[in-house]
Amino acid sequence: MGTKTFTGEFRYSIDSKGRVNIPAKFRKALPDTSEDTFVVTRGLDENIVVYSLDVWRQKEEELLKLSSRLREHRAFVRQNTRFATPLKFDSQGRVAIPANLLKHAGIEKDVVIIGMIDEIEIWDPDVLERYEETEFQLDAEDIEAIDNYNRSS
Amino acid sequence: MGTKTFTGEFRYSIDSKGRVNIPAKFRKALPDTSEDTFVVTRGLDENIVVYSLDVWRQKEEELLKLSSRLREHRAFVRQNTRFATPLKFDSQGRVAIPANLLKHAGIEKDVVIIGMIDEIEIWDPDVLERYEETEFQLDAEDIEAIDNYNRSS
DNA sequence: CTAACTTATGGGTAGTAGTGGGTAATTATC
DNA sequence: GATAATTACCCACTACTACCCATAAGTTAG
Repeated sequence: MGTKTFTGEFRYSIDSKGRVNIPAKFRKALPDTSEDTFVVTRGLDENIVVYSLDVWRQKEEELLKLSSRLREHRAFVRQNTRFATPLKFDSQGRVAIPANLLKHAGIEKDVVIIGMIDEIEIWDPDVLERYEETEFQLDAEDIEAIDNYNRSS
Repeated sequence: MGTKTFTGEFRYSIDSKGRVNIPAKFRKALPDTSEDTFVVTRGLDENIVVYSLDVWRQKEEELLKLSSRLREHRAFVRQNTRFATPLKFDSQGRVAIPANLLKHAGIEKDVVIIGMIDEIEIWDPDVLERYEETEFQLDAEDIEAIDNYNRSS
């Protein structure tokens, strides 16, 4: 069957009860082991990042390997787990995103949902547009660096 | 027997339901592992680019190697997946191309489909003609540069 | 030359996706 | 412990998409 990865862009809006639809395509790409559950958290950009429960479990394992005795490690773990919330979608495929995450992403009503292969991003349309004009611009040098990074792994 | 590459040019039009025919020749060139599926996305020019599912999967693997902690890497992944949509052709060999891609390529009704060896381009006839008159012109210097590029790999 | 097949195109219809809202259950507040 | 607020679960409507069947034109084979 189709791909098990997240691709493409979708536009929805949050309803009066604070629910957002997850694209049917993304729901179908969820493995059974994720039990209809996504984990949402703060993105490093001004957005919300969503993982399948499976991918999140992997991330947890990585974090467990760190030392709780090192201050930097504790800070890193804290940063990554603090805002992480597992959300099961309802029978219509919607989730209720915590208010603090919406605020962090500057989301009021409309959202743009972007598939990023193994994770998903949720943006406010205006914020996204602003980023497009600035942060997203990659010059030839950036592309080359990415190329090299890939080759060396 | 036939090659497994995409070559040649075809002209079709989009029907009232937004469907475009994929040339039978291209469908036959799809390996079984692609499961009757093409992946369409934005081209760097004002056009639509189409990959076989197999080629797209390779691209996804490259993208997965990148680090989600680096801003440039995220931007690169976003750029590449945002508009990518897998499309399975129906029993008549047609696909429904997302509206945002049609808009990006300036396509309203008629299309020109061009085989590019391992990928396919879809153009609006008028846009293509405009490009031919300007962007596509190669002088002797360009050809020489291409020659050298090839020799060095 | 005709028949069988393939290709391109048109359209009907059932099921699904997205959206809205009602109500019961759970949690929080006083 | 009673009441308010929030969340979870359910049902309903509309538009659209996926899937199916049909036809005409073009191609190949006998």
